[in-house]
Amino acid sequence: MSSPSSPARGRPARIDRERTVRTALDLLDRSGLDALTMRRLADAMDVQAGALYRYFATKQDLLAAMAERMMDGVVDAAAGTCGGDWSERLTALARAMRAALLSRRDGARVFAGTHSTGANMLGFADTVVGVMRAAGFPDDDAARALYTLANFTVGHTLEEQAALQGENDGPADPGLLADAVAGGTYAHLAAGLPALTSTDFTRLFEFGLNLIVEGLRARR
Amino acid sequence: MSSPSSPARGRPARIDRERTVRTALDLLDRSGLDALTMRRLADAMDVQAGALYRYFATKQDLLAAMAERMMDGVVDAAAGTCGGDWSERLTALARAMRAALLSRRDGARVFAGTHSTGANMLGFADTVVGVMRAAGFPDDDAARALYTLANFTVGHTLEEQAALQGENDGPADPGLLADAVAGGTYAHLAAGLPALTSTDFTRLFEFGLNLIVEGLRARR
DNA sequence: ACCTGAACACCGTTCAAGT
DNA sequence: ACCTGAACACCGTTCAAGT
Repeated sequence: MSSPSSPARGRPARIDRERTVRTALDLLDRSGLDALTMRRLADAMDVQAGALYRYFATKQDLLAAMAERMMDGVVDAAAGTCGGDWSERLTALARAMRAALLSRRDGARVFAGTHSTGANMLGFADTVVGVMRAAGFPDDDAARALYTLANFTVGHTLEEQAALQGENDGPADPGLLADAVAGGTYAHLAAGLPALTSTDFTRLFEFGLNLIVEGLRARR
Repeated sequence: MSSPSSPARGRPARIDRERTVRTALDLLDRSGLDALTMRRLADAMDVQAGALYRYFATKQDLLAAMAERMMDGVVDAAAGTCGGDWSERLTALARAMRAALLSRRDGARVFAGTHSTGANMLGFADTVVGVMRAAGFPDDDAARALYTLANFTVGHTLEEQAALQGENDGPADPGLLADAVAGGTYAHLAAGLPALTSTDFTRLFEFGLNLIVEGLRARR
């Protein structure tokens, strides 16, 4: 079918999409997204940068394949925790997605910057919409709930991973916010400062996720 | 106070933060984030790229200033639509934030990639938390609701602007999804296809926003 | 068929030196 | 004090040529 593969004619390939994506995800975990360049990835595979373009049309294409692979096993992980009603299953799916993004350095940034239509992504979407439909929601609401859940999860995890990295670069975040708040106005921020600067991101995620699920319950 | 400003000694400055941010936002609207380079921005200001580093420590610093400026007027715009109870005011604030991000090309990407603690950002946060506290929510919930609202809005608008751009690059999105769905599995996606591929992003945003607000109402 | 080598057209950032 | 000029250390991507 495709150019690189099929009846082994000519030289055997030294790299392929599968191994390249694996190596790229390893490099991502070690060095972060900003350090993930086509040249460094090629280096890690003992190949020249240009060789990668026989398997990925662009760097974006590679990043999409990485995002697709990050979603591997998300539906199964959520199914393991299921057994409950629609709201518990939806909650489990969103938690599994956040966990998948968190499991790799800059996972949310990779995911947010790409738009894969691979089997893992479609399988996740199909499962979420399926749970909603089985619960009796109209098809339109099921589709829109998928986007709400996914967009919230990506938005939250983007923030969470940015905060985690900012921590390692020196604790600028709590200090900056506290200083700005201390300096006069922003009475409400001052009151909410403990929760505002909390690093319990799981609790923050659960709060938002619960709002969305309860919003759905009210609509049902 | 700071190095570039104060008693006009030596050469008068040909550029400053204010004009640089304005020019950068213009360039963003014309060419998009990927084309916004320090060199091109310097060109647009008839200056060498290195000169920008007297006003912004890094490109990230410039992007944060751009994000902060994008939030200018958001609280006022929401106040104009206010007059209602806490849920209407929260809704107006979230809508105003989405509108601000949508008003510039790649606005959500600029915003998501930065973490400003400027007056516009803090003012927005303070207003949201203030609305929640005035409605009788505990301080913790008020702070967490701010993050839920902001993270959902950023996540949604990121998706929305990516879809709008994908449209201009050729309508790949509906075709790809439809093809994948047509090919066998994914029965639930097939059922939800109309809503899944809809380009009515305002309706999609309102759906998610309503879920969050109703979730808050249920918790109150 | 698969990969190398080398190039093209760029980047962000720094800093001595000019004015 | 403010900016230029030039460099440093890179980028993503392309493509003729080798094997």
